[in-house]
Amino acid sequence: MKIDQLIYEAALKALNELYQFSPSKNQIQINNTRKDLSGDITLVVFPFVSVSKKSPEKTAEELGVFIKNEVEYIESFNVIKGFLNFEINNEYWLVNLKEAYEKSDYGTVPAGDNSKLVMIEYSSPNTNKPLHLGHIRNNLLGYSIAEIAKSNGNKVVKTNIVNDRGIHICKSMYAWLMWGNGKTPQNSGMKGDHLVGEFYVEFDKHYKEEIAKLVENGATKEEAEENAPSMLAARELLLKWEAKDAETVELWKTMNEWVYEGFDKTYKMLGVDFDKIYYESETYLIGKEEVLRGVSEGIFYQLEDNSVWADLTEEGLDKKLLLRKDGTSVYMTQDIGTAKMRYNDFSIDKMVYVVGNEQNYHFQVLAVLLDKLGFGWGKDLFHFSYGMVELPSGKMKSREGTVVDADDLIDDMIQVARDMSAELGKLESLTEEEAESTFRMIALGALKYFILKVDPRKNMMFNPHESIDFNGNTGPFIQYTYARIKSVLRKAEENNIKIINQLNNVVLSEKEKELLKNITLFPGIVKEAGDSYSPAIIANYCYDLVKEYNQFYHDHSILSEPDSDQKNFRLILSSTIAKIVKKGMNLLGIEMPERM
RNA sequence: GCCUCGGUAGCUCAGUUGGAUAGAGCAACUGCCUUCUAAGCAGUAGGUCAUGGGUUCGAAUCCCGUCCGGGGUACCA
Repeated sequence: MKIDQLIYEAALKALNELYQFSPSKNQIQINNTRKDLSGDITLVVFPFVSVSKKSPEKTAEELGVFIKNEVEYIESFNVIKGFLNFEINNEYWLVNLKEAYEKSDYGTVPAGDNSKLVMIEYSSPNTNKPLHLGHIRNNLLGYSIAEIAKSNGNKVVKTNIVNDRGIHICKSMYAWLMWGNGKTPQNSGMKGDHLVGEFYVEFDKHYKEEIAKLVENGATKEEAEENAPSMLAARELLLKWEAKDAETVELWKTMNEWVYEGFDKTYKMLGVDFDKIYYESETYLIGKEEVLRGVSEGIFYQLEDNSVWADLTEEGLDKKLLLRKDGTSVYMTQDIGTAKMRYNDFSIDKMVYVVGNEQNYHFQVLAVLLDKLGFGWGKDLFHFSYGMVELPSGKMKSREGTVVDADDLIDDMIQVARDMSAELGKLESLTEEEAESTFRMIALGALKYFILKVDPRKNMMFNPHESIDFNGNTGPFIQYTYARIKSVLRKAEENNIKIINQLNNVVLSEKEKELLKNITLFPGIVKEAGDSYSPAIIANYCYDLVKEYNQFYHDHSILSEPDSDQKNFRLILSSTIAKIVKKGMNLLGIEMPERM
């Protein structure tokens, strides 16, 4: 059992017997002791002075004597003001180290028959342009919380809803028809998503020119936007598509295929994947049916112009449009359809949507609407909301071309890893193939760690130059320390030094005890699958652990120590730290190179 | 206007259910390659935790006000 739990129970008993007091759970505060004071675990006694009717020091003293008697792992205690500091004996930390060293699934809970099924939606791209930095944050967060949910004993289905229909793709289609000259990924060598994105930009260029011309001839801005020839043509394509016009559907399919091929490459490079992909073109009609059912059951209402609305003023929200006056569906309608389809396909216990925080209101409304429509799971949906990625130059706006393209960014990072490595003379003993694979791991480690280490809820600043830094609190620093530990273990093996799975006569330094303590604090298990902090907590934990290890062991040569229990202990400690760090980083989707 | 999220070192970020003297990295400066791999280590300097009140033994953390910023706010997704 964990030491804080043991102390908690002893404290409960002590308060009961000494002061006839039964505290509530959060009245007993057990923390780690400040690093510069002696002791390991601290019980805060201020909340009990009113029941002990004694000074904080005296109360702490009495509780200390009692609790020390109860818990065998307590070596001693000291009192500073109202803080009761316990020193835990070495045996406890070593028992924990042994467990962490031996157990292959240390820090995780395997899924079993009673596991909950968690569906996690992430990525959810539009098919009219390539992925950019904002999508990268989404994909990394989605993949990471899926991994964390898995390691917490859940069954996980990763899903992606592809926004494959609508006016945006029609714009690219129209531009390709007009100015494409038959250009394809095959004949141009371009990645499919980039090619389609190019025509989306092309459309916008012509559209803006047409608006300018119309305004010059006396139209208002609104009229011009409505009546520009390009826009009219795109709308017509959308109508044709909805009417299942063969030629239009064929073009739509072809261009979407180009995009999917491109996306697949990017997903693969990022190391993310999906168990089930939904397409909006297959779900929006279901949503429409559900909304119309709502109208007939009196849950929603229809105006004279035929538009359909939900009145959510009782829930403290506004009125929400569900179908336009021309009967076409909106974003919300589609999400209702997608939700229904998913729950038909899987017995989902918990639904998590990884979507940006600009849609907080959308998901608040979606939860209420699903509930009103009689879906029991509606109000329990979890919106994993994350902040925007900002650039030093300002906001990313795809139409203004101020986006950081995902593929370009990854390529750049790999090139920097390559250059750095050559400069430092690293990886020269590896084959070219092995080295390339390592560069990829380092580059993606840097990118992923940079994004995941910050609290997902906050907007983050992405400075391309700083992100490529491999020093300090970065992925490569953690990978580097890992690789060094691996190197020690390899050398130990080469020199025929066997690690004995026993820990006797070990003398612990303060630093080593600190490391042991941290091993027991691995945060890989969280209470909620959708815990919005967890990737960042794990990232910062790995950094702290590795930094402490580096600081201590930099000046201590393990291998040149004489064979002894102490050497054996240090090898076990190093090996365990490597194992835990690897596990933590893998939960972030970061691979760990054996050498670098 | 209303709703909502945020403001911590020059910059990027940590900071556990309220706990003891607020922590890292980057940038700047100073040392260290005979060490397990210098993608490293050690050190110096850098703070009115936006601001004013409140709650209490104790507040960066909880409550209220103000200022600044992001996002949303009925026919974009």
